[in-house]
Amino acid sequence: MNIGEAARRSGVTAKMIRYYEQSGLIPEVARTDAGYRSYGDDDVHRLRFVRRARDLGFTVEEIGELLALWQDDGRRSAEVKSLALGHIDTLREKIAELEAMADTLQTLADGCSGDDRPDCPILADLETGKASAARPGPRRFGVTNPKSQEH
Amino acid sequence: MNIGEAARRSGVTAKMIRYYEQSGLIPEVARTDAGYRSYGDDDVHRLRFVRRARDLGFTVEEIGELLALWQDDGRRSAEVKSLALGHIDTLREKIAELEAMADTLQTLADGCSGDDRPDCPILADLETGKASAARPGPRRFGVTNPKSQEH
DNA sequence: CCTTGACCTTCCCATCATTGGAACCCTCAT
DNA sequence: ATGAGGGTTCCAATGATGGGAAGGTCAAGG
Repeated sequence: MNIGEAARRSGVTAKMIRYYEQSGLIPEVARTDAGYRSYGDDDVHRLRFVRRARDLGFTVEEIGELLALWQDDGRRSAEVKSLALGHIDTLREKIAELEAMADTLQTLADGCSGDDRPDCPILADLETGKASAARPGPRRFGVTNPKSQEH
Repeated sequence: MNIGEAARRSGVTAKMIRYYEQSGLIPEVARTDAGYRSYGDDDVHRLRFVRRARDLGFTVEEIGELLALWQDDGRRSAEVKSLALGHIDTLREKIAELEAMADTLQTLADGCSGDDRPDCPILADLETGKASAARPGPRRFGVTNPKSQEH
């Protein structure tokens, strides 16, 4: 089948399939004479695996390790588990940071009259930095999906 | 003072100060004859404001609005509050997504023996997609900071 | 047989905030 | 005058994804 069909069946966009192939996450598939990528059920199977791992927040790099373990009959489940636990830690760290931010902001907002007057503890805090506790890093944590491509 | 000193005092790297200036978040400051940017206490004050807003997870765009409100004596605190509440919503959405991922993974990991045997519910789930519920979007939510630049 | 529309290909660009580096200029103290 | 330690601009990369252009391919129908 062509890439579009594989995309439909796996829930991974054609664009992302090409990206995964290019970045070495998935193997290059055979091509037709015209140069079209040709996918089989196994490929779709693998793509669905990738898709679900992404849904669980694994990075592409981690998914590469998961794929390798998946295909290794002699794997030790301990390795899979440790990968998962490590990822859970990462998730919980991020959650804690976001919660710290949300809590701080909620407290400040609670103290804000929210009317026509200019006084506002939120701005006051930003100005003096009294309550701010969260110390995150590189921002880019946009996890929301505008049009979640369900299939 | 030069940009390095402003960076030290505000907790915003020189690199980011230039970026904020270029992207219009903060005004261009005066230059010395040699072309060096020259900062005053007010500028540092504003930079600290920006830094704290970043720490609370606001996007640069939102910070622009916050700065405008901050400098507007006739502002209505309602506007500030609504901005903050909107951001809290965004944060809570992300938290919910991450928690869904972490919970799913934790459940799967709990069922994994984590020994030398290859069988593992984590891989089984990725393969069949039974339990996966979280449906995130564009990944990039790296919120952790390797070397958090405290000042 | 030729057109049309739906598909495929590669390539480049944008996102968001941030970091890194190269190549170069300035200033001050030794 | 030389060197250390600033500063300047510009360009590139990060990670995962979307958007689009320019062009080739395929099947169906006129």
